[in-house]
Order: sequence, then C-alpha cells, then structure tokens
Amino acid sequence: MTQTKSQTTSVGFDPHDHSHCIADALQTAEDICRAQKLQFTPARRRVLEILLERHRAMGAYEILDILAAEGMGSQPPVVYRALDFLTGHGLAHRIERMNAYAACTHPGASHVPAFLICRLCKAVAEVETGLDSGRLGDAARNTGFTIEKVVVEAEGLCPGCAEAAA
Amino acid sequence: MTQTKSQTTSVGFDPHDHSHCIADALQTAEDICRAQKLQFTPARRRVLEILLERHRAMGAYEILDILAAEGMGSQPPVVYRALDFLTGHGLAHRIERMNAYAACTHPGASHVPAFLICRLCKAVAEVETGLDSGRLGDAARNTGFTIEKVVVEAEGLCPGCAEAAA
DNA sequence: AGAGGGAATGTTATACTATATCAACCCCTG
DNA sequence: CAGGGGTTGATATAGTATAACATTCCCTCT
Repeated sequence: MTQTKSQTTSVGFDPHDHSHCIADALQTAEDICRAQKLQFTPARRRVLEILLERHRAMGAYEILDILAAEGMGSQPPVVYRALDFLTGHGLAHRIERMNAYAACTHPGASHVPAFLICRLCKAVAEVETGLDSGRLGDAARNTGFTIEKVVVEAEGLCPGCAEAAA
Repeated sequence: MTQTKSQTTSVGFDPHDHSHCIADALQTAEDICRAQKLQFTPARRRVLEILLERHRAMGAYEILDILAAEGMGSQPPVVYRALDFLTGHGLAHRIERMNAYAACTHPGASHVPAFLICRLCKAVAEVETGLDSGRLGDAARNTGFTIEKVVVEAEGLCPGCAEAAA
C-alpha cells in the first residue's frame, strides 16, 4: 500500500507495484474462468480482490467482516463458498498452518506450491518446489503410496521482520 | 490390531508387529523424558499410547472421548495440554491438513518430517525429506527468508486402499 | 412464451477445533 | 516450612467450518 516502486515479481517479499499485480491477477482470473466456463460472480471476485489487496493470508472470518461491511453477505457460507471456488480452481490457496487463505500468485501454472510464512507480519510468499522428483516421491514409491496432493509450508522470518528483530 | 507378522519398520504402511512398536516407542519416550528431566505423566503417557495403538492420525476430541471413557479427564484442555507436550518434545506430530495428531515414528531423530496421509483409511506414514537442500531452501535463500520450521504433508492413497478401490 | 434443470445465493442452525483464565495441588528446594 | 515451578481441574468462551433447506437466477429446450 505504501510502496510506489514499479516491479512485477509476483512472488517474494519485495516491494512492488501492487495495483498492477492486483489488476493482472484479476484479469488472469477472468480469463481462466471464461476459458473454463466458470462463473466469476461478484462474491467470488470480491473475495479474490480482498486477498489480492491485502497481499497476505487472511482468515475466512476476517474476509467475511469486510464482505459484511460492504453489504455482500454476512454469513459464513458466503465466504467459504467463494474460497472453495477459488481454491478449487487454483486462484487461491489455503494455508493449512494458519487456517487462512491467500491469493495464488501465479494462477494457471500447474505446480506443487510451497509457502514461506512470516510468523511476525504474516506475509506469505508462494514459491515452487521440485518436490515430485525429490525424496518425498522416492519415499512414496518405495512404500506404494499414491500421492494426490502435497502441502509444503515453511514458517520463519521474512527479510523485513528478521532485520527489525535483529 | 489384526496383524501378526513380526517386523519392526517404524514407518510405512506395511503390516508389522504392533505391540512391539508400541512398547518400543513408549520406552523411547520414557528415555527421552528422563534424559531431559521432563515429566512423563499418566495423561501424557496415555495420550501417546492411544496414538500408538491406533497408529493413525486422530482428532483431539477423538482422543478426549477415549480419555473420558477411562476417567482420565473429560475437558478439552486435558488432551490439548498432553498434545502440546508431546508435539513440543518431538514425541508426536500435528497433521495440519487434518487438524489431527499422530505419534512420531522415530522420536529422537532431528529431521524435517513429511507425512503420507491416506484419505480413505486415514493411516499416516512418516518419512524423511531432503527438503533443506532442495529448491525450497534455494527459494528461501533467494528471497532472504529464514526458515524455522517446515511442514510437508502428502495426501493420497495407501497401498491397501488403492488396491481396494481398484 | 413457458417448463425444466443446474448453479449460485440466502438463511438458520449447528458441529468441530482450540484457547483463556483462574483456582488447586504436588513436589522439590532453599 | 515458605516459596515457586510445573501440572492438573474446571468453567467459559473464542475461532473455524459445514449441514441442510428454501429461494432465485439464468440458461436451454420445446
């Protein structure tokens, strides 16, 4: 919000031109929904916008408070349905460790996303892992386990908070 | 419970002599607590036993029901305190994706554990990852993020359920 | 135009997960 | 035997998520 630098890294903790990444992400979401004949309804769109604006993981009820203040519905199913849609189509992710949700920073990519979660400021960065080809895949093959979905979440300190804490 | 084969792999979905791994794990837990001057109280011990007996991830309230039936306390803090102790000292793990808990299958080892979670029978296998040295570590270094803890959880089908479903 | 049907929303109620708080107790130690 | 840390007991409440059913909207087929 206070950053003014123009830079479009869609990942990481760097300052960047936030209005651009919001507009880009919304446009991408619209494209994806059109291509797949999905309904990008006002509630779904607004929830994604809220996640993009805050640029961090948010609890469902935190999002709900904002929706309610805007008159878009005040009951839990409103926000959970929107989040189910967004996560189900790769537009947002659930951060298991925080019971929270964050906009996907590179929708459309097929991937095993990993999240770097700052335990102080709660900022979340989404990065890629090469996990399938690593030891986890080996371990699964060795035991005969069929992996369908993988969650990778790292908690720690982002550059800013690490510096502030030092 | 119905397995009778003797085999002591402490990891994976293979049949094995379960009474052995329970006894071994409890003994190891006692050793660890003695070495670190921790109190392995009846409630803590019983919760670990329950997790070992079931050999799967269990919800806190599921454990609580068992404790209550045995007269060991019927209020949530009873089980959450025991679970905090066990997870805090590496004797059990929280499975974030399930809001559930499972006994550690190789306590004492320092590691980045990963979990293979069967979505049908809820069995959980604990395996090792080489994650620190992989792309996640690279990504963190590149962004200046300091990783303190990593959660890796894979959901899918264990060999038995995959076969049954086929 | 009207009937049928699928998806989305509105609404109420409830289930499930987890923690805060304070009092009581136990044991060790000084 | 007083103090203090750690553990337990007990009550209340906070936080997260879903079930269930009625209603509406929009599209399509006739």
